[in-house]
Amino acid sequence: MFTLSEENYLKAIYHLEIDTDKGISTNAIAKKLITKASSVTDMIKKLSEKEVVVYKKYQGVKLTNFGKKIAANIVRKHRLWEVFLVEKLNFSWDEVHDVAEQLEHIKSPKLIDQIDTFLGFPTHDPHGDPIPDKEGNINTIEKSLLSTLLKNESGICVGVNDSSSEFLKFLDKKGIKLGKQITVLEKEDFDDSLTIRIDDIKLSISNKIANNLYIKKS
Amino acid sequence: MFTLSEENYLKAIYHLEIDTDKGISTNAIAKKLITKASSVTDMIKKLSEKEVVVYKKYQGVKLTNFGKKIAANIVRKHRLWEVFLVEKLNFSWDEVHDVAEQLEHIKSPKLIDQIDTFLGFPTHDPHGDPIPDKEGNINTIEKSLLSTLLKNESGICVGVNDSSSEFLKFLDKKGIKLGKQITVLEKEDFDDSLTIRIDDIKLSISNKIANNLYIKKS
DNA sequence: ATATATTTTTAGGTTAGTCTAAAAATTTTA
DNA sequence: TAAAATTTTTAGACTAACCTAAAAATATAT
Repeated sequence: MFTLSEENYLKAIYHLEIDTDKGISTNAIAKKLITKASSVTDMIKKLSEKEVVVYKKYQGVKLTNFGKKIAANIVRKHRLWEVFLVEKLNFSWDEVHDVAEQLEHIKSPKLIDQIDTFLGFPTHDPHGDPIPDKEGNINTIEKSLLSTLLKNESGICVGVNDSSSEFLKFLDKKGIKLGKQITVLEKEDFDDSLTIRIDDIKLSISNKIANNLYIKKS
Repeated sequence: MFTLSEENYLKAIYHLEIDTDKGISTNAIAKKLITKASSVTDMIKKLSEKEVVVYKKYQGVKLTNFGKKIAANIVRKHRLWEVFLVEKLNFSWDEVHDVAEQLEHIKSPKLIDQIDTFLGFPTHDPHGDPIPDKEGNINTIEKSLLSTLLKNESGICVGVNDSSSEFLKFLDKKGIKLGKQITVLEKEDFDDSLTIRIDDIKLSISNKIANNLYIKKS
Protein backbone atom coordinates (compact mmCIF):
# COMPACT_ATOMS: atom_id res chain seq x y z
CA MET A 1 0.00 0.00 0.00
CA PHE A 2 1.17 3.52 -0.74
CA THR A 3 0.89 6.68 1.28
CA LEU A 4 -0.71 9.82 -0.06
CA SER A 5 2.70 11.36 -0.55
CA GLU A 6 4.07 8.31 -2.34
CA GLU A 7 1.05 8.31 -4.64
CA ASN A 8 1.64 11.95 -5.50
CA TYR A 9 5.25 11.26 -6.40
CA LEU A 10 4.26 8.30 -8.59
CA LYS A 11 1.69 10.40 -10.38
CA ALA A 12 4.16 13.24 -10.94
CA ILE A 13 6.76 10.89 -12.41
CA TYR A 14 4.08 9.24 -14.56
CA HIS A 15 3.07 12.58 -16.05
CA LEU A 16 6.68 13.65 -16.60
CA GLU A 17 7.46 10.39 -18.40
CA ILE A 18 4.84 11.13 -21.06
CA ASP A 19 7.16 13.69 -22.67
CA THR A 20 10.33 11.58 -22.64
CA ASP A 21 11.80 8.14 -22.23
CA LYS A 22 14.85 9.35 -20.35
CA GLY A 23 15.11 9.25 -16.57
CA ILE A 24 13.13 11.95 -14.79
CA SER A 25 15.37 14.39 -12.94
CA THR A 26 15.14 15.17 -9.26
CA ASN A 27 14.64 18.84 -10.06
CA ALA A 28 11.82 18.17 -12.50
CA ILE A 29 9.95 16.22 -9.83
CA ALA A 30 10.66 18.90 -7.24
CA LYS A 31 9.30 21.57 -9.55
CA LYS A 32 6.16 19.59 -10.35
CA LEU A 33 5.40 18.87 -6.70
CA ILE A 34 6.51 22.30 -5.46
CA THR A 35 8.98 20.84 -3.02
CA LYS A 36 12.78 20.72 -2.59
CA ALA A 37 15.21 18.52 -4.48
CA SER A 38 16.46 17.06 -1.19
CA SER A 39 12.95 15.92 -0.29
CA VAL A 40 12.68 14.30 -3.69
CA THR A 41 15.93 12.39 -3.23
CA ASP A 42 14.65 11.04 0.10
CA MET A 43 11.36 9.91 -1.38
CA ILE A 44 12.96 8.39 -4.44
CA LYS A 45 15.02 6.13 -2.23
CA LYS A 46 11.87 4.94 -0.54
CA LEU A 47 10.07 4.36 -3.83
CA SER A 48 13.10 2.54 -5.14
CA GLU A 49 13.01 0.14 -2.18
CA LYS A 50 9.35 -0.48 -2.87
CA GLU A 51 10.31 -1.33 -6.45
CA VAL A 52 8.04 1.16 -8.14
CA VAL A 53 10.96 3.13 -9.60
CA VAL A 54 14.45 2.34 -10.80
CA TYR A 55 16.99 4.76 -9.44
CA LYS A 56 20.72 5.29 -9.79
CA LYS A 57 22.30 8.25 -8.07
CA TYR A 58 22.50 11.35 -10.24
CA GLN A 59 20.68 9.64 -13.09
CA GLY A 60 17.04 10.37 -12.45
CA VAL A 61 14.26 7.80 -12.05
CA LYS A 62 12.05 5.68 -14.23
CA LEU A 63 8.87 3.93 -13.20
CA THR A 64 8.94 0.13 -13.22
CA ASN A 65 6.03 -1.66 -14.85
CA PHE A 66 4.58 -2.12 -11.40
CA GLY A 67 5.05 1.59 -10.66
CA LYS A 68 3.40 2.52 -13.95
CA LYS A 69 0.38 0.45 -13.10
CA ILE A 70 0.00 2.06 -9.69
CA ALA A 71 0.38 5.54 -11.18
CA ALA A 72 -2.00 4.88 -14.06
CA ASN A 73 -4.58 3.69 -11.57
CA ILE A 74 -4.38 6.96 -9.67
CA VAL A 75 -4.74 8.89 -12.92
CA ARG A 76 -7.68 6.64 -13.82
CA LYS A 77 -9.39 7.50 -10.56
CA HIS A 78 -8.65 11.20 -10.95
CA ARG A 79 -10.17 11.35 -14.41
CA LEU A 80 -13.20 9.21 -13.62
CA TRP A 81 -13.97 11.43 -10.64
CA GLU A 82 -13.67 14.48 -12.89
CA VAL A 83 -16.22 13.02 -15.27
CA PHE A 84 -18.49 12.23 -12.35
CA LEU A 85 -18.28 15.77 -11.01
CA VAL A 86 -19.06 17.34 -14.37
CA GLU A 87 -21.67 14.86 -15.62
CA LYS A 88 -23.54 14.16 -12.41
CA LEU A 89 -22.85 16.98 -9.99
CA ASN A 90 -22.92 20.05 -12.23
CA PHE A 91 -19.32 21.08 -11.73
CA SER A 92 -17.78 23.03 -14.56
CA TRP A 93 -14.54 21.82 -16.13
CA ASP A 94 -12.52 24.51 -14.38
CA GLU A 95 -13.74 23.47 -10.90
CA VAL A 96 -12.95 19.77 -10.83
CA HIS A 97 -9.21 19.56 -10.50
CA ASP A 98 -8.67 20.24 -6.80
CA VAL A 99 -11.50 17.96 -5.68
CA ALA A 100 -10.31 15.16 -7.96
CA GLU A 101 -6.82 15.55 -6.44
CA GLN A 102 -8.38 14.48 -3.16
CA LEU A 103 -10.77 11.85 -4.47
CA GLU A 104 -8.06 10.06 -6.48
CA HIS A 105 -6.56 8.78 -3.21
CA ILE A 106 -9.70 7.01 -1.97
CA LYS A 107 -8.95 3.31 -1.68
CA SER A 108 -11.82 1.09 -2.76
CA PRO A 109 -11.69 -0.97 -5.94
CA LYS A 110 -15.44 -1.47 -5.82
CA LEU A 111 -16.07 2.26 -5.57
CA ILE A 112 -14.13 3.14 -8.70
CA ASP A 113 -15.59 0.21 -10.64
CA GLN A 114 -19.08 1.33 -9.77
CA ILE A 115 -18.33 4.95 -10.65
CA ASP A 116 -17.02 3.74 -14.01
CA THR A 117 -20.20 1.72 -14.61
CA PHE A 118 -22.43 4.54 -13.35
CA LEU A 119 -20.82 6.90 -15.88
CA GLY A 120 -21.11 4.41 -18.75
CA PHE A 121 -17.38 3.64 -19.08
CA PRO A 122 -16.17 7.03 -20.29
CA THR A 123 -12.92 7.10 -22.28
CA HIS A 124 -11.94 10.73 -21.74
CA ASP A 125 -12.17 13.25 -18.93
CA PRO A 126 -13.75 16.72 -19.24
CA HIS A 127 -10.47 18.18 -20.53
CA GLY A 128 -10.14 15.56 -23.25
CA ASP A 129 -7.49 13.48 -21.47
CA PRO A 130 -7.80 9.71 -21.91
CA ILE A 131 -8.84 7.55 -18.96
CA PRO A 132 -6.51 4.57 -18.43
CA ASP A 133 -8.23 1.19 -18.18
CA LYS A 134 -7.81 -1.08 -15.14
CA GLU A 135 -4.53 -2.43 -16.51
CA GLY A 136 -3.22 1.08 -17.03
CA ASN A 137 -3.46 1.11 -20.82
CA ILE A 138 -4.44 4.33 -22.52
CA ASN A 139 -6.01 4.83 -25.86
CA THR A 140 -4.06 7.71 -27.44
CA ILE A 141 -5.64 9.45 -30.37
CA GLU A 142 -3.94 11.44 -33.10
CA LYS A 143 -4.06 15.06 -32.06
CA SER A 144 -2.15 18.24 -32.89
CA LEU A 145 -1.68 21.55 -31.17
CA LEU A 146 -3.85 24.16 -32.82
CA SER A 147 -0.69 26.24 -33.27
CA THR A 148 0.70 23.60 -35.65
CA LEU A 149 -2.25 23.71 -38.06
CA LEU A 150 -1.69 25.44 -41.39
CA LYS A 151 -3.93 28.03 -42.98
CA ASN A 152 -7.23 26.49 -44.13
CA GLU A 153 -6.72 23.29 -42.13
CA SER A 154 -9.49 22.36 -39.76
CA GLY A 155 -10.46 19.81 -37.14
CA ILE A 156 -12.29 19.08 -33.92
CA CYS A 157 -11.20 20.46 -30.58
CA VAL A 158 -10.34 17.37 -28.51
CA GLY A 159 -8.30 18.56 -25.56
CA VAL A 160 -6.42 21.21 -23.62
CA ASN A 161 -2.81 21.27 -22.66
CA ASP A 162 -3.10 23.76 -19.83
CA SER A 163 -6.06 22.84 -17.65
CA SER A 164 -5.74 25.70 -15.19
CA SER A 165 -8.97 27.26 -14.09
CA GLU A 166 -7.98 30.60 -15.67
CA PHE A 167 -7.36 29.12 -19.09
CA LEU A 168 -10.55 27.06 -19.02
CA LYS A 169 -12.65 30.04 -18.00
CA PHE A 170 -11.10 32.00 -20.84
CA LEU A 171 -12.13 29.26 -23.29
CA ASP A 172 -15.67 29.31 -21.88
CA LYS A 173 -15.83 33.04 -22.47
CA LYS A 174 -14.74 32.62 -26.09
CA GLY A 175 -17.17 29.74 -26.66
CA ILE A 176 -14.40 27.21 -27.24
CA LYS A 177 -15.37 23.71 -26.05
CA LEU A 178 -14.37 20.11 -26.72
CA GLY A 179 -16.12 18.75 -29.81
CA LYS A 180 -16.27 22.07 -31.66
CA GLN A 181 -15.13 22.30 -35.26
CA ILE A 182 -12.31 24.81 -35.71
CA THR A 183 -10.88 26.12 -39.00
CA VAL A 184 -7.73 28.19 -39.30
CA LEU A 185 -8.51 31.19 -41.50
CA GLU A 186 -5.31 33.23 -41.06
CA LYS A 187 -1.90 32.89 -39.47
CA GLU A 188 0.04 36.05 -38.58
CA ASP A 189 3.78 35.67 -38.94
CA PHE A 190 4.23 38.76 -36.84
CA ASP A 191 3.04 37.37 -33.48
CA ASP A 192 1.93 33.85 -34.47
CA SER A 193 -1.67 34.73 -33.65
CA LEU A 194 -4.46 32.98 -35.53
CA THR A 195 -7.83 33.84 -36.91
CA ILE A 196 -10.11 30.85 -36.57
CA ARG A 197 -13.69 30.03 -37.41
CA ILE A 198 -15.80 28.34 -34.77
CA ASP A 199 -19.62 28.10 -34.98
CA ASP A 200 -19.42 30.39 -38.03
CA ILE A 201 -17.90 33.05 -35.84
CA LYS A 202 -14.48 34.52 -36.59
CA LEU A 203 -12.19 34.69 -33.60
CA SER A 204 -8.67 36.01 -33.19
CA ILE A 205 -6.55 34.04 -30.73
CA SER A 206 -3.00 34.46 -29.50
CA ASN A 207 -0.24 31.93 -29.97
CA LYS A 208 -0.34 31.19 -26.26
CA ILE A 209 -3.92 30.00 -26.58
CA ALA A 210 -3.23 28.07 -29.77
CA ASN A 211 -0.37 26.30 -27.99
CA ASN A 212 -2.72 24.95 -25.37
CA LEU A 213 -5.51 23.55 -27.53
CA TYR A 214 -5.46 20.12 -29.13
CA ILE A 215 -7.18 19.48 -32.45
CA LYS A 216 -7.99 16.25 -34.20
CA LYS A 217 -7.41 17.15 -37.83
CA SER A 218 -10.15 16.35 -40.32
CA MET B 1 -8.37 23.70 8.83
CA PHE B 2 -8.10 20.35 10.54
CA THR B 3 -5.90 17.38 9.81
CA LEU B 4 -7.31 13.93 9.16
CA SER B 5 -6.28 12.87 12.62
CA GLU B 6 -7.83 15.89 14.29
CA GLU B 7 -11.06 15.24 12.41
CA ASN B 8 -11.11 11.66 13.64
CA TYR B 9 -10.69 12.79 17.23
CA LEU B 10 -13.49 15.34 16.88
CA LYS B 11 -15.79 12.73 15.43
CA ALA B 12 -14.97 10.24 18.18
CA ILE B 13 -15.68 12.79 20.91
CA TYR B 14 -18.88 13.83 19.13
CA HIS B 15 -20.15 10.24 19.10
CA LEU B 16 -19.15 9.66 22.73
CA GLU B 17 -20.98 12.81 23.82
CA ILE B 18 -24.29 11.42 22.54
CA ASP B 19 -24.51 9.11 25.55
CA THR B 20 -23.62 11.63 28.22
CA ASP B 21 -23.20 15.29 29.09
CA LYS B 22 -20.16 14.70 31.27
CA GLY B 23 -16.61 15.21 30.03
CA ILE B 24 -15.33 12.44 27.78
CA SER B 25 -12.45 10.55 29.37
CA THR B 26 -9.06 10.11 27.80
CA ASN B 27 -9.43 6.34 28.02
CA ALA B 28 -12.82 6.34 26.30
CA ILE B 29 -11.36 8.24 23.37
CA ALA B 30 -8.32 5.97 23.27
CA LYS B 31 -10.56 2.93 23.17
CA LYS B 32 -12.75 4.35 20.42
CA LEU B 33 -9.79 5.29 18.24
CA ILE B 34 -7.74 2.20 19.11
CA THR B 35 -4.81 4.25 20.30
CA LYS B 36 -3.02 4.94 23.58
CA ALA B 37 -4.16 7.28 26.33
CA SER B 38 -0.90 9.20 26.06
CA SER B 39 -1.54 9.90 22.39
CA VAL B 40 -5.00 11.14 23.29
CA THR B 41 -3.61 13.54 25.89
CA ASP B 42 -1.25 14.97 23.28
CA MET B 43 -3.99 15.49 20.74
CA ILE B 44 -6.43 16.91 23.27
CA LYS B 45 -3.96 19.66 24.07
CA LYS B 46 -3.73 20.51 20.40
CA LEU B 47 -7.51 20.52 19.98
CA SER B 48 -7.85 22.62 23.08
CA GLU B 49 -5.51 25.26 21.61
CA LYS B 50 -7.60 25.27 18.47
CA GLU B 51 -10.65 25.91 20.67
CA VAL B 52 -12.68 22.97 19.48
CA VAL B 53 -12.65 21.31 22.91
CA VAL B 54 -12.58 22.48 26.52
CA TYR B 55 -10.03 20.59 28.56
CA LYS B 56 -8.93 20.58 32.17
CA LYS B 57 -6.33 18.06 33.26
CA TYR B 58 -7.79 14.81 34.60
CA GLN B 59 -11.33 15.99 33.82
CA GLY B 60 -11.95 14.77 30.32
CA VAL B 61 -12.99 16.95 27.37
CA LYS B 62 -16.13 18.52 25.96
CA LEU B 63 -16.62 19.87 22.47
CA THR B 64 -17.15 23.63 22.18
CA ASN B 65 -19.99 24.82 19.96
CA PHE B 66 -17.42 25.37 17.25
CA GLY B 67 -16.06 21.86 17.75
CA LYS B 68 -19.55 20.40 17.60
CA LYS B 69 -20.19 22.09 14.31
CA ILE B 70 -16.97 20.77 12.79
CA ALA B 71 -17.70 17.25 14.06
CA ALA B 72 -21.33 17.28 12.92
CA ASN B 73 -20.18 18.31 9.48
CA ILE B 74 -17.89 15.30 9.24
CA VAL B 75 -20.73 13.03 10.35
CA ARG B 76 -22.97 14.74 7.79
CA LYS B 77 -20.50 13.97 5.04
CA HIS B 78 -20.05 10.38 6.22
CA ARG B 79 -23.77 9.69 6.17
CA LEU B 80 -24.47 11.44 2.89
CA TRP B 81 -21.71 9.41 1.23
CA GLU B 82 -23.22 6.24 2.68
CA VAL B 83 -26.57 7.08 1.12
CA PHE B 84 -24.85 7.80 -2.17
CA LEU B 85 -23.01 4.48 -2.15
CA VAL B 86 -26.17 2.50 -1.41
CA GLU B 87 -28.63 4.44 -3.56
CA LYS B 88 -26.49 5.17 -6.59
CA LEU B 89 -23.61 2.72 -6.62
CA ASN B 90 -25.24 -0.53 -5.54
CA PHE B 91 -23.30 -0.96 -2.33
CA SER B 92 -25.04 -2.94 0.39
CA TRP B 93 -25.46 -1.43 3.85
CA ASP B 94 -22.70 -3.59 5.29
CA GLU B 95 -20.11 -2.41 2.72
CA VAL B 96 -20.30 1.34 3.06
CA HIS B 97 -18.64 2.14 6.34
CA ASP B 98 -14.94 1.87 5.46
CA VAL B 99 -15.30 3.82 2.23
CA ALA B 100 -17.35 6.53 3.93
CA GLU B 101 -14.61 6.80 6.57
CA GLN B 102 -12.32 7.94 3.78
CA LEU B 103 -14.80 10.06 1.84
CA GLU B 104 -15.90 12.01 4.93
CA HIS B 105 -12.53 13.82 4.91
CA ILE B 106 -12.80 15.23 1.39
CA LYS B 107 -12.80 18.99 1.62
CA SER B 108 -15.17 20.68 -0.82
CA PRO B 109 -18.33 22.41 0.33
CA LYS B 110 -19.69 22.37 -3.22
CA LEU B 111 -19.16 18.64 -3.52
CA ILE B 112 -21.18 17.74 -0.45
CA ASP B 113 -23.92 20.24 -1.32
CA GLN B 114 -24.25 18.72 -4.76
CA ILE B 115 -24.26 15.17 -3.39
CA ASP B 116 -27.02 16.23 -1.00
CA THR B 117 -29.04 17.70 -3.87
CA PHE B 118 -28.34 14.72 -6.14
CA LEU B 119 -29.71 12.40 -3.46
CA GLY B 120 -32.81 14.52 -2.86
CA PHE B 121 -31.84 15.79 0.60
CA PRO B 122 -32.02 12.52 2.53
CA THR B 123 -32.61 12.74 6.28
CA HIS B 124 -31.23 9.36 7.33
CA ASP B 125 -28.37 7.10 6.27
CA PRO B 126 -28.74 3.42 5.27
CA HIS B 127 -28.52 2.35 8.93
CA GLY B 128 -31.26 4.71 10.04
CA ASP B 129 -28.93 7.30 11.56
CA PRO B 130 -29.99 10.92 11.10
CA ILE B 131 -27.99 13.18 8.78
CA PRO B 132 -27.06 16.51 10.44
CA ASP B 133 -27.94 19.62 8.43
CA LYS B 134 -25.33 22.20 7.43
CA GLU B 135 -25.56 23.89 10.82
CA GLY B 136 -25.05 20.57 12.56
CA ASN B 137 -28.62 20.15 13.82
CA ILE B 138 -30.07 16.68 13.87
CA ASN B 139 -33.66 15.65 13.78
CA THR B 140 -33.97 12.94 16.45
CA ILE B 141 -36.99 10.73 16.33
CA GLU B 142 -38.58 8.75 19.14
CA LYS B 143 -37.15 5.26 18.98
CA SER B 144 -36.73 2.32 21.37
CA LEU B 145 -34.50 -0.70 21.47
CA LEU B 146 -36.47 -3.75 20.37
CA SER B 147 -35.40 -5.38 23.64
CA THR B 148 -37.44 -2.80 25.59
CA LEU B 149 -40.73 -3.56 23.81
CA LEU B 150 -43.33 -5.50 25.79
CA LYS B 151 -45.26 -8.52 24.61
CA ASN B 152 -47.75 -7.59 21.86
CA GLU B 153 -46.18 -4.19 21.26
CA SER B 154 -45.16 -3.44 17.70
CA GLY B 155 -43.50 -0.85 15.53
CA ILE B 156 -41.32 -0.08 12.54
CA CYS B 157 -37.67 -0.96 12.39
CA VAL B 158 -35.89 2.39 12.07
CA GLY B 159 -32.25 1.80 12.92
CA VAL B 160 -29.40 -0.33 14.14
CA ASN B 161 -27.14 0.22 17.10
CA ASP B 162 -24.30 -2.01 15.97
CA SER B 163 -23.52 -1.32 12.32
CA SER B 164 -20.75 -3.86 11.94
CA SER B 165 -20.72 -5.76 8.69
CA GLU B 166 -21.31 -9.06 10.54
CA PHE B 167 -24.44 -7.84 12.29
CA LEU B 168 -25.86 -6.28 9.14
CA LYS B 169 -25.27 -9.42 7.11
CA PHE B 170 -27.03 -11.39 9.83
CA LEU B 171 -30.04 -9.08 9.57
CA ASP B 172 -30.08 -9.50 5.78
CA LYS B 173 -30.14 -13.27 6.22
CA LYS B 174 -33.11 -13.03 8.58
CA GLY B 175 -34.95 -10.60 6.30
CA ILE B 176 -34.81 -7.76 8.81
CA LYS B 177 -34.58 -4.34 7.14
CA LEU B 178 -35.35 -0.72 7.95
CA GLY B 179 -39.01 0.06 7.39
CA LYS B 180 -40.30 -3.41 8.30
CA GLN B 181 -43.16 -3.80 10.76
CA ILE B 182 -42.15 -5.89 13.77
CA THR B 183 -44.44 -7.28 16.49
CA VAL B 184 -43.26 -8.89 19.72
CA LEU B 185 -45.15 -12.17 20.14
CA GLU B 186 -43.28 -13.68 23.10
CA LYS B 187 -40.60 -12.68 25.59
CA GLU B 188 -38.59 -15.41 27.34
CA ASP B 189 -37.58 -14.51 30.89
CA PHE B 190 -35.03 -17.30 30.80
CA ASP B 191 -32.61 -15.77 28.25
CA ASP B 192 -34.43 -12.58 27.25
CA SER B 193 -34.86 -13.90 23.74
CA LEU B 194 -37.87 -12.75 21.71
CA THR B 195 -40.28 -14.24 19.27
CA ILE B 196 -41.25 -11.59 16.73
CA ARG B 197 -43.47 -11.41 13.69
CA ILE B 198 -42.06 -9.78 10.57
CA ASP B 199 -43.72 -10.12 7.12
CA ASP B 200 -46.12 -12.63 8.70
CA ILE B 201 -43.15 -14.83 9.52
CA LYS B 202 -42.37 -15.86 13.08
CA LEU B 203 -38.74 -15.40 14.08
CA SER B 204 -36.87 -16.15 17.26
CA ILE B 205 -34.12 -13.66 18.05
CA SER B 206 -31.61 -13.45 20.87
CA ASN B 207 -31.36 -10.60 23.34
CA LYS B 208 -28.10 -9.53 21.73
CA ILE B 209 -29.91 -8.90 18.45
CA ALA B 210 -32.87 -7.20 20.14
CA ASN B 211 -30.42 -4.88 21.89
CA ASN B 212 -29.07 -3.64 18.59
CA LEU B 213 -32.29 -2.87 16.73
CA TYR B 214 -34.24 0.36 17.03
CA ILE B 215 -38.02 0.40 16.69
CA LYS B 216 -40.39 3.30 16.31
CA LYS B 217 -43.38 2.16 18.33
CA SER B 218 -46.78 2.30 16.72
C1' DA C 1 -8.93 6.98 56.19
C1' DT C 2 -5.52 4.75 54.26
C1' DA C 3 -3.89 1.43 51.01
C1' DT C 4 -4.65 -0.24 46.46
C1' DA C 5 -6.05 0.12 41.85
C1' DT C 6 -6.99 2.79 37.96
C1' DT C 7 -6.59 6.67 35.08
C1' DT C 8 -4.11 10.37 33.24
C1' DT C 9 -0.15 12.88 32.34
C1' DT C 10 4.73 13.56 31.50
C1' DA C 11 9.17 12.45 29.63
C1' DG C 12 11.58 10.78 26.14
C1' DG C 13 11.80 8.15 21.77
C1' DT C 14 10.29 6.74 16.71
C1' DT C 15 8.84 7.40 11.87
C1' DA C 16 7.28 9.91 7.70
C1' DG C 17 7.85 13.74 5.31
C1' DT C 18 9.51 17.92 5.02
C1' DC C 19 13.27 21.68 5.34
C1' DT C 20 18.19 24.36 5.04
C1' DA C 21 22.93 24.37 4.25
C1' DA C 22 26.87 22.32 2.67
C1' DA C 23 29.33 18.74 0.08
C1' DA C 24 29.75 15.99 -4.03
C1' DA C 25 28.89 14.91 -8.75
C1' DT C 26 27.73 16.23 -13.25
C1' DT C 27 27.18 19.42 -17.01
C1' DT C 28 28.22 23.59 -19.40
C1' DT C 29 31.19 27.11 -20.97
C1' DA C 30 35.12 29.31 -22.41
C1' DT D 1 40.01 20.31 -20.76
C1' DA D 2 39.90 23.07 -16.86
C1' DA D 3 37.02 26.42 -14.51
C1' DA D 4 32.39 27.75 -13.53
C1' DA D 5 27.68 26.74 -13.05
C1' DT D 6 24.19 23.65 -12.07
C1' DT D 7 22.23 19.61 -10.19
C1' DT D 8 22.00 16.16 -6.83
C1' DT D 9 22.96 14.15 -2.59
C1' DT D 10 24.11 14.14 2.28
C1' DA D 11 23.89 15.74 6.96
C1' DG D 12 21.35 17.45 10.40
C1' DA D 13 17.04 19.53 12.11
C1' DC D 14 11.90 20.16 12.53
C1' DT D 15 6.81 18.84 13.10
C1' DA D 16 2.82 15.73 13.49
C1' DA D 17 1.32 11.76 15.29
C1' DC D 18 2.23 8.04 17.31
C1' DC D 19 4.64 4.91 21.00
C1' DT D 20 6.57 2.95 25.96
C1' DA D 21 7.61 3.52 30.62
C1' DA D 22 7.32 5.93 34.68
C1' DA D 23 5.33 9.52 37.61
C1' DA D 24 1.34 11.90 39.31
C1' DA D 25 -3.43 12.37 40.22
C1' DT D 26 -7.83 10.45 41.08
C1' DA D 27 -11.03 6.76 42.31
C1' DT D 28 -12.13 2.50 44.84
C1' DA D 29 -12.06 -0.79 48.49
C1' DT D 30 -11.22 -2.49 52.86
